[in-house]
Parts: sequence; C-alpha cells; structure tokens
Amino acid sequence: MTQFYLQEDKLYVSVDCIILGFKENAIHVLIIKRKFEPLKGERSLMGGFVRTNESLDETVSRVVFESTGIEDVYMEQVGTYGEVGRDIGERVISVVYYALIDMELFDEKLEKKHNAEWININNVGQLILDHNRFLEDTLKLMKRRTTTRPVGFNLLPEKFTLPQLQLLYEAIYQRPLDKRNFRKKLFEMDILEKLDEKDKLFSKKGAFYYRFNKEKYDRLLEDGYYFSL
Amino acid sequence: MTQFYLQEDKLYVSVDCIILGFKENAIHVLIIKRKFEPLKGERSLMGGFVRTNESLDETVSRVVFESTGIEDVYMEQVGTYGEVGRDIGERVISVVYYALIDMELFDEKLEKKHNAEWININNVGQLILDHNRFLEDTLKLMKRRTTTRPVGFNLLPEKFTLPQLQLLYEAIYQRPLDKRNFRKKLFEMDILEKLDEKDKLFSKKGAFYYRFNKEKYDRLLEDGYYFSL
DNA sequence: GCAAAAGTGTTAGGTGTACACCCATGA
DNA sequence: TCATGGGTGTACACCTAACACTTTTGC
Repeated sequence: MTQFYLQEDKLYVSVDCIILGFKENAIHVLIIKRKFEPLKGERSLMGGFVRTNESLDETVSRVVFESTGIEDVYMEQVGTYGEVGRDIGERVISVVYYALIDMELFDEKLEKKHNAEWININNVGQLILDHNRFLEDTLKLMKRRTTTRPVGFNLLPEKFTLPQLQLLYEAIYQRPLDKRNFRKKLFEMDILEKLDEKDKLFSKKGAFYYRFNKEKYDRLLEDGYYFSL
Repeated sequence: MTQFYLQEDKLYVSVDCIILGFKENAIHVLIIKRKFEPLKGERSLMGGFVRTNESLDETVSRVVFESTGIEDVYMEQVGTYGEVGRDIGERVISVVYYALIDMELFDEKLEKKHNAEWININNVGQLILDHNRFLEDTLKLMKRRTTTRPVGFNLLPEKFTLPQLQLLYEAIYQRPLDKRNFRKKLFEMDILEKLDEKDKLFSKKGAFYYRFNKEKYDRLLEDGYYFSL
C-alpha cells in the first residue's frame, strides 16, 4: 500500500528552539554549549531531532522542557531550513521555533546542566552553523507578532505593572514609547484587569498590578477585533 | 565524527506546492489527481519528496517546473506540518510552499499529463489529507504578503493595465476597491513605468500598459520604504 | 522636603476613505 | 450617437504622535 514511498529518501529532521525571556529590561535568548561532535563546545541554540512517533510540536515541547523546566509555553514556528550543506555533520533539515517564557518559572539548576546562558539579544555573538540567521528571522517574526497579537504577555509573570509592560514593548521595538499613548491604547482595548495590589519594588509610590484577561480578548476576537500595540 | 546523529530517526520529507495563477478576475490554484497509492485518483496539491542532495527550494522548483513548465517563479514557504498521523501512508513531514505564476507562461500540455485543473480558490472542494488546511494557511499568508510587498505583480504578465491590476487586488482582498484611491496610492509609490502602448481587448478606449519597475522599488527599499496596497 | 517613579488629556498633522463627472472609441 | 470602460481631484473623519504637570511615598 505504501510501496510508492519506499523508493524515496529519508532525512534527519531537527528542531531548533529560540527560547526567549525578559529580564533587566531586555529580551534574552538561551544559548548553550553544544554537547556533541561536530562543533562540540561551540555556542548553539537548543535543539533536538524529531522522532518517528513524535510531532514537531512535541519535539519542541520536549526541548523547551529539557532546557527550562517549563511546560505549556507559547511557541510558534519560524520556518524550515533545508540547504544541503547547512549542517556540516550530515544532511539535516531544521525546523525553527521560538518560545516565549516567563523567566520567573525558569529552573536555574538547568543552567549549569546544559552549560546554558541567557544572552541579551542585542549582544549575541557568533553561533554555530546558520543559527545566527535563525535568530534574526525569529526576531523579525516575533516583533511582527507581538504588535498584532497579545503574545508579549507570555514574557511576563501573570501579574505585572504597566511600567513593566511598557519596558517590555520598548525592548521589542528597540525604541522608547510615550507613556500616555501606550496606556491610552491599552485601556481602549480593555483586555487588562486591574488588581488592588501594588508593586513597590521599583518605586516608592508603587505601581498597580494588572493581569491579562484572555476571556475578554477572545470575545473581542470573535467580533473581528485586531490587537495592535 | 557524525556518530551522534546515527542513533536518530530519519523521516520522509515532502514539499507540497500551492501554485496560484490569476485568470477570469479570480485567483486560481492548480489541483491534480494523485497518481499513486494511497488515495490514488483523489484531488490533491502538487508535491514531491525532498531528496538527500536537494535543498527545499530545489524541490519546489522541480515540482513547479514539472507541473507548469515555468522556471524562476516567485515562491515562499508557508510552514511545515508534522503531525504523526497526517499522512495515512507513512509518517511524512510536509513543507508547504506557494508559488505565484503568470498564467500566460503556463504550458497547457501539462494539464492533461497530470490530470491537473485550475480551480477558483473560492470554490475548491475537498482535497486529500490536510491539503485544505495548507491552502487556507497559504491564502492568509499570501494576502498579508501582497499587501506589504509588491509580489502581486508575479501573477500578471510583464505588461499589464491598471484595471487589470486593480481586478487582481480585488480578487486578493475579496472586496471592491475605489479606482481613484487605488491609483493615487500606486502613483505616490512611483514604482510603475507607463508605456506608450494601449491594451484594446477589454474596452474601446483602451487602457495604457504599465510595467513594474523593480529597480525603483529596490532603491526605495534602501530608504526604509514600505510597500502597502 | 525632596528625589524618583506613577499616573493622567488635549491638540495638530497626516492618513485613509468616500464620492461624481468627463473622455475616448467602436459599433 | 450612444454605450462601455478609462481616467481624474476634493472634503471629511479618524487615527497617530507630540507634549507637561500632579501625585505618592520612602528616605
């Protein structure tokens, strides 16, 4: 029945993950030291091979969990890279995903285990193979996505303040935003829930905590609403 | 040296192509009758398996050439689909691309050879496996791309009239556009070259031919210009 | 009481959208 | 001469971007 397929080639398919987090007012990416030859010890993205009975999403979840200890993260496919000589070891097709995580949930023990490091995206040095390109393409896509869909919230803890949120978007856009315009837009969208609690770590006055209200957002979507920040 | 890879699985990787053309004021997609089991004879997109010494782009070019007789077409990757059970024959990872072609260049002999048919995208029936989903995702992406990059021109002959161009964009947006606003925007961009010739097939008065000026557009791009129609 | 960050409205300019008439030609 | 499609300009609404002062509180 499946005879026709038999004469075709089979290939290695890997998944490479751009794991992004937000700290110190900048987006950071998780970079590891590669554990195997070729290029052992070189700086690399976290990745893994796709197994026969595993979907792409499952591979990504596995890789993200191994490197962060977090499950159920926001992830999106960036693209698939299939140049014949892109991996110097073997012919490997690489499917690239990025994942947005809340760094408060990151399991720091894993940092040593994988020789991992969080690197500011404005200051990533050279990575192996075509991983720098993966990162560039990811950042472009991520920027577009965060402006048209409320995915930025995935980089913050469940409760966050408006100054925090603004700093996040400033890091994404790489330019300062106007406080009043930023808040006006946000409030018009009516997708945030104000809490009674205040955060007092960053200022004497303290800033109110907010929470992203997914239910409200989903209802808006049905009315053909389009997020934009 | 590449020992590490040896213990990993290898998978079939296929490329499925959404080949789009413009005729009779509507976007059409090339649908074929599948030539092999399983699902032989069913309606399907054109596709092919990726070979060991062939990049993804090369596979796409090969498939597009086989089905249309055209080389050097505009193409873009839509995404990669890797659910374990998505192909009922074997476990196959499918990378989806769309291609925009000028139907005047289409080799009609190939239509019979592959049992192919150009179907209006508003009226595509059921396709095999997850091919309907591929098409939906493609149309969304294509719509976004044509509004932000001048790729729509790939669906027209080198010389085209403004009414033609407008009809194309109306087919893409699926809504009527205002003639004056459409032309105003176009002329402001200054990426068209007016020819002295007129097309007289569609009206007595005749409409001037235009040509897309890629050099001008590329120069604008360097100045951070952003196309939008 | 003062330094430091949080919070709050208004205006001008630019962009997008709606809209109606004349022109050229072939039949 | 008339029917058919090609070609042209303006006015209003809306959205975006610029801008400065008051409030709270810990030290």
